[in-house]
Amino acid sequence: MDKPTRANRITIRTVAEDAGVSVAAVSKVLRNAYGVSDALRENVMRSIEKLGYRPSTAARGMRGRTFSVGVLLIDMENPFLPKLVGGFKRKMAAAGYNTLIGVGEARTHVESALIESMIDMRMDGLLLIAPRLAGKALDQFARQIPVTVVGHHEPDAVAFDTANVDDEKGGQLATAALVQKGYRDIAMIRPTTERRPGDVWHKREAGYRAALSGAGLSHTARILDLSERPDEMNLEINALLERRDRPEAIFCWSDIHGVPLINLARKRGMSVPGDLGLVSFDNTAPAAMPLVDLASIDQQAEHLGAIAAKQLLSRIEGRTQSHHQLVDPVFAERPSY
DNA sequence: TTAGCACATGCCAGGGAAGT
DNA sequence: ACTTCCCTGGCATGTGCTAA
Repeated sequence: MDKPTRANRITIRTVAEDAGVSVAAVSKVLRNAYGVSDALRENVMRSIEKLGYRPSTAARGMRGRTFSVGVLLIDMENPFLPKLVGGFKRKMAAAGYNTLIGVGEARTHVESALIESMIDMRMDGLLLIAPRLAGKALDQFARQIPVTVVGHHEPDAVAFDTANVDDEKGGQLATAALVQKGYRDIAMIRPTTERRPGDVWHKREAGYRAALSGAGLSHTARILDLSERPDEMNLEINALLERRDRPEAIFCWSDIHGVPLINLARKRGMSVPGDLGLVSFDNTAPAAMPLVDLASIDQQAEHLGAIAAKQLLSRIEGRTQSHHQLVDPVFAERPSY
């Protein structure tokens, strides 16, 4: 195959010449625009196929639209992500947009660089999933490109939109279920990452505390921190399970910790729920596996992704008022508590 | 009314010309 | 020699126009 040079590059003009029509006619076919006969459409499509023509994203960008959007993931570990991205992608594809994915590697500078390069590529919008960047930094980017954020609460943000599960309600739901089962000594596990105001576990903790308070158990509230690094995490979980003051039940902020916790407990010969009641968050695929069978709060990830797409599309269409939407969590009932 | 055409437009990179 | 300024090429799109 020839290297694409100026002389042999297939452009809209090449297609027009091949089909024997004007450049504008080809453009209309490409955009499904009004005023094209079936015969002309077929004629143009034949040439497009024959020549293997692809519209230039760069040139489209010049006119204001590239019909591509970027998704920024924090990392590739979280099993909650595929459904979310899937829901988003499907909705965007239906609207004629391509979705390209970048991974932030859980580092701020990598994340910023990715966002910048997505802006440079003249993408039409960005979906940021649980970004490490927050507040002013996000505002700065959102002034340059439409942005929707998922997995990060910032209800006062004006420049961008957010879509989240109601994490507080989720925390409340999980904790209330434990209370209802008769547990009184209920601890919450949260991650030992740096504390940022919009973090989801923050809201989940508020829900946990609200449920305890509603049951008159505020004084029993206990927060346990676990590392997110696998090697450290396992050591810390084992230490927790050996504690003499081990809680009767645990509300775990995420399956990231919930699944290893239930596994390690059973590996030690403990019965869950006999020796320890456990309700987790995210309802990811591992939690639903038969030998894990972990009760978990479902974020309705796919639905959340579709909502985020809808928000982004309307931003791209010019909406300037911000939307901050919360989705109701659903309790995925399983016998782990 | 409809189909199709011509042409201006958008923005950036690269190159030439002019200025320091 | 270097900087600044201006012009042009690159490509797809959308408006306004014409012919049937």
